[in-house]
This record gives sequence, C-alpha cells and structure tokens, in this order.
Amino acid sequence: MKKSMTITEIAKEAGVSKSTVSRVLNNKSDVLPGTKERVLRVIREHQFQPNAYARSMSQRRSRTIGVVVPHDIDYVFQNQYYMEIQRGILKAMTKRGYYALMLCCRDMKEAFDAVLQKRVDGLLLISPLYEHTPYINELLEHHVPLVLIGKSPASQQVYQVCIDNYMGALSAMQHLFGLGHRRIAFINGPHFLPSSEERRRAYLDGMARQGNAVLPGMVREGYNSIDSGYQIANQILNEFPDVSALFVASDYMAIGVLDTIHDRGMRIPQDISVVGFDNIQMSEQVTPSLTTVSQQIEEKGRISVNLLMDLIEGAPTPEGRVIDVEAKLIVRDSTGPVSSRQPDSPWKTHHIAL
Amino acid sequence: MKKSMTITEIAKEAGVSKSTVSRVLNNKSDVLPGTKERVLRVIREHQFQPNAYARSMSQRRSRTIGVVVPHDIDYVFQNQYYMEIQRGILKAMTKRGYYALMLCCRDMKEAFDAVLQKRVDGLLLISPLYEHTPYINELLEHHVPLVLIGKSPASQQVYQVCIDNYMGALSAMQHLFGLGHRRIAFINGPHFLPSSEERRRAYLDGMARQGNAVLPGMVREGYNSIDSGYQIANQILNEFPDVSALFVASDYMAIGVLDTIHDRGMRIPQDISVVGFDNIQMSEQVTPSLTTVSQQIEEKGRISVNLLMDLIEGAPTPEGRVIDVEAKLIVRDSTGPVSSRQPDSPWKTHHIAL
DNA sequence: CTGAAAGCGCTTACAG
DNA sequence: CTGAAAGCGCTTACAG
Repeated sequence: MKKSMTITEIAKEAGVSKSTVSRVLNNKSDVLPGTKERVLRVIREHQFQPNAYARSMSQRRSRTIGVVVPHDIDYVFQNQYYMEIQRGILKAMTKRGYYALMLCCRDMKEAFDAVLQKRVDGLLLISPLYEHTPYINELLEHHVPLVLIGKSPASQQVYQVCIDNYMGALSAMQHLFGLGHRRIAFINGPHFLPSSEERRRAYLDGMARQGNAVLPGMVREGYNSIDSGYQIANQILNEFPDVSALFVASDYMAIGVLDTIHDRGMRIPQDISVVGFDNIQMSEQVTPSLTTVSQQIEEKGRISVNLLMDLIEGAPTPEGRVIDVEAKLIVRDSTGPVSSRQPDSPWKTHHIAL
Repeated sequence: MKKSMTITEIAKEAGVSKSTVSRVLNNKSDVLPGTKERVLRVIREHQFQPNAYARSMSQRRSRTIGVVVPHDIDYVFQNQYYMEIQRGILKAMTKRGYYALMLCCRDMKEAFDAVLQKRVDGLLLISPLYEHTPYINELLEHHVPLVLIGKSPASQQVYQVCIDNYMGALSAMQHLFGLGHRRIAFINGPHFLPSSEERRRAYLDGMARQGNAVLPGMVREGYNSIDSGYQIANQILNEFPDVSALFVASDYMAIGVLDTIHDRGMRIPQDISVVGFDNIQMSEQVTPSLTTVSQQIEEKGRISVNLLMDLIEGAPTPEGRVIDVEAKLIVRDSTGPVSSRQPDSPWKTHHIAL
C-alpha cells in the first residue's frame, strides 16, 4: 500500500503545528478562517484522512459497532430475515458515521474478544437464544453498551428492541377467525427461539377463546426453511384433511406450505388460507402473495442502532428497557373466507353453536 | 465500559517489563519458560487482551478487511447470493484471524475512506459493475491489496475470482438440447451486470449451433427478482405458447417462472422445463427443485478471502490474475425430456388434459 | 533472555 | 488563536 501522509506532514506543508491541523480536522471553533482555509487546501490536495486507529487511541472510541449474529453461520445466511435486519442496521450506522464489524459466532467468543480488544464501542446482538443469557449478563456487568434485537430472558437491565410476538400472532388468528376459519393448524418455529413460545401461546389462546379444539397433531414445529414447511404441511393435511387454514410462524415455512397446497391440487385461498410471519420481502413476491405478520425488520434495525449509538455517546435514552415495535398484520392474497364446501364439517356447526 | 488493563499494568503485576509481556503476547521465541508462565498467568487472571488499535498502529496492519458491496443496499439485501458469498467470506476470515468491516456503498466512497483512514489492510469487492472500473483502477494505482469476486473489465492487473459464465450457461443449454428441447426462451439478468452479457452470448451461440431460430421476444431482461421472473415468463408464454424450455439467468427469476407455469396449469418438467443460474440454497428447497448452474458461491468467497490475505501478508499468490472456479450444472427436477407432442402441436390440448 | 527508549499518528490539556 | 508537550497502548530495534 502506498505510504500515506500524516498529520505532521500536512502541518509542515501548511506551515502550522499539528495541533492546528487537528483542530481543523475536528472542526473546532477557534481557528482563524485564513489558517483554516490554508490547512484545508493542503488536506484536499493530498486527499488526506487521519488514521482512524490513531484517532481511536487518543479519543478512546472507535466509532465501530460489533454486529453480532450468534448463530450457526450456515443457518443465518440462508435467512432473509437476517439480511433485512442488516440492511436497517447498515443504513442507520452509515448515516451517523459508524462502522460495522461483523461478528458471527454462536458462542459469542469473537464478540467478547472484540470488546476486550477495544475494537468496538458497543454491541448489537441479533436474535439472542436462550443459551446466550449468561453472556449477555456478563457483558452488562462489564458495562458494555449493548442492545438486543429480539426478546431475551436475560437481565431486565438490557435494552431490547422487539415486536410483541404474542399480539402479532393473535392478530393473525383473529384475521382467520374473522374469515370464518375454525379448523386452523399451526406450524411453529424452532423451540430454541424465544419468540416461538409466545407465538405458540397466542395460537393456543386464540383457539381456546373461540372454543375451538386443538388436536395434538395440529401444532408442529419446523426449522424455518421452505422445505420443512412443505413437509410439515403435508403431514398435517394428511392427518387433518378438513383443516381450512394454516398459521405458520415464519414466511419461509409458509412459502413451503403454499407449495404443498398447490401440489395437492387445492387452491389458495379458495380451499385453504395461509398466514405467515415475518414479512420478508419474498412474501410479497410469491404467488399468491402471502398474508403475514410484519416483524418491521428494517425498522427494528434502525431503532436499535440509533439506541446503541445514543448509549455509546451518552445521549438520553428511554427509561423502559423494552422498546416495542408494533407487529402489523399485512393482508394479501393467501387468505380468504372459509370455503363453502366446508359447512358440513363438525367444527363449523360448533362455531355456529357458539 | 469498564476500564480495561494495559500491558503496563500486566507487566508490573508480573514483575517484568512491558517488552517481555509483548513478547509473550506475540509468542516470540526467546522468553524464559518460567517468565513466560508467570506472565501468562497474570494475563489469564485478568482476561487481558491487548488493545487492537494500539497494536495496529505499531504493526501498521489492522488484520481487518473491508468487504465492499458496491450496490444499492436495498437491492443487495434481498438477494441470497450476497448472503452466501458473505458466508464463505466470514468463515474463511475467522479461520485466519481477520475481521470484516462491512462497506455498503454504490459509489465506493466509504471503501475509499476506510482505505485512506487505514481501517483495512485490503478490500474484497463483491460483484463489481461496469461503473466501478475507474475506482478499481485507482485502488490498484495506490497498491491497495484488492480482490474482486466476479468479472470486471477493469485493469488486467487485478485479481478476480469468478466462474466462467459462458461455459456455465452453455452447459445449461446443452443439457436442454440433450433432452430434446429446441424451442428455448431466455430470461437474462440486468444488463448492468457484467455477467449478463456472457450468459446471453452462450444462449445465442448455443441456439445458433443447434440451428435453432431465436425470435426477438424470446430473449428478455429481468431484474433478478422472483416477481420479474413471474411477469416475464407470462409475457413469453403468451407470445410463444410452443416454448418447451426456459433458461433463466438467475434462480430468483427461475422460481418466479415456476410459479407462472404452475398458474397456467402446466406441469414441470412434463410440459415445460426450467433451468436457473446461481444455485442459491432456495433452488433446492422449492418444488419442483430447480435444475441450475452452480456459481459455487461459498467456494468463491473462501478462495477470494484466502487470496486477499496472502496478498496482504506477502505470501506467494498465483501468476494468473483470473482465478476460474468451475460452473457446474446441477440437474434436479425442473428439467425433463421434451414432451412428445411439443415440436408442432399447440398447448391447448394439454391444458384440457389437466 | 530482558529492559529502556523511541516511535506509530493522532488528540488534548496547558500556556501564552 | 496557536504551539509544545504529554499521552493513548502497543511493538520494535538496540543494548547489555
């Protein structure tokens, strides 16, 4: 690499001290306009930019944030959710002049190292799992600026930006109820995601509130992939041919479910309705487009980054540690009124009886 | 953040000079085993890790690589291709102890800044466009260690890791020819991607070699999204109902094409065959699974990172500047022999047969 | 084998 | 308004 200039050389060439160059660089107020202009010209001439790490040393801050994705890299990088989160994050960081160091490590070792080595001013943790709780608490004890995206059972002192999974899932159920569906199956995400439990609860509560029976095989767990959605929907429809709607806890799985239904020669939504969860971009592009619960992915990224930067800079931050972003139901083409071929099913009568 | 220890404090506590601590930290040979042990104990006791930026300053290298994605962030982050590339990159970097700074900027300004500020030891440029050529050449003049992933018409001095798009596309065409297809339409990617031209050439050459006519509307350009594949396939099938196969220059578009065909009541591959390009993970998960040309995405990420790190460390690197990774055809369920009535009979009979 | 000193390229009080 | 000096936390010759 070409040797680049230093502040000392700029100072010499501009005929001032490096203190003055530093003042110009940092836009301090008290520099004579003439001096400032002279220094700026030399800086521009050489395309000079100060060494970021020298700067970090004396300012003891790096303007760098660690973006931690504590999952198996193979799992994460096939999931649009993480990509959209990253998008929100990078956009907001760039806007405020911060840099993002990517830290991909299930055991969070790299993240700890980056903190101990002072590479980062703070950490953003995407979708923590149960197993990360002790690490999170340890970071808090060290007073590392930290924001989680997604819910975690860790210390209540940690900031977490999340949607209300329970209410989001419930709104999906109510949408289906409103369309007359009663026989609704549920495909949940992996049990190791803290969000899965809440969505499950909403499904069960919703069904119970409507007085709808939930048979054991009607609730199943997938791995958030298209393929697992495809498989599980087949199992469900084999066992419960009278199911009129499926609520699926992730869009990827829901897209697999669409395939299943297609392949079984049924129409969506005339024969079966499907609701997803996440609102990844793809959910709008598939055919039929998917009714789903928006996670406000990009928005969460934006909010959490700004919160973290405020934390780092000592700017005022909200009192409450949990920042809730509304989970909005997005109605598209994969849901419709329950089919008229269903009325003779026992559950329908059941509903009317209610 | 909790104030962390410095090498000086470790030295005092271990009763040695900081030079010695530094030697232990860097695993230099000439330290008395006893001394070394004593220092190591203190280091472990305090979980000490040296300040990375202080280190960067004296060593004048940061062990950080800029991963540049010079595209509109909205475009990139809906594309699994970039995610899988990142995966290969991060895996390889972690293994060699480097860190990744994410630089997302169409105009490459942030990338230049990171270089001028000495934040990074080198750059990895993902899928350069035509418009980036002058920037690439400028970086080369400054002797910035640089590796491109994907082809670029920039200076022949730059290392580029890519697949042979022409041969890859040709193998797809030959696969279709082998199955008896003659009436093959082509949906290309955006013209601003350097790869699009090569794939187009392969399609045209293949068709010409077989003596197959290519009517103007049989070659179209999409935007690499599922939705654009869906739309364009509809246009093509409206205009050319006798097309028996589509070669689609990206898996996303190909997935949209599958939807189109489904929606028109035709079967894949019995009525129409579809070949994609990229081999993103999703291509294996859709139904039917997609025959496609593998870009060896993760492999390219791995190779390019290792090449860049060798370049940075002054290790020997290959003579040739273009590292070609083989583009392999992956045959799955979306292609099959041309239907017996294809050559001249119209589609209608088929439709009704359903 | 080990330590004292200089240096990496900045910023930040402290004088004036 | 500006400069000289000290300091950030390391590494790296240079002595011994």
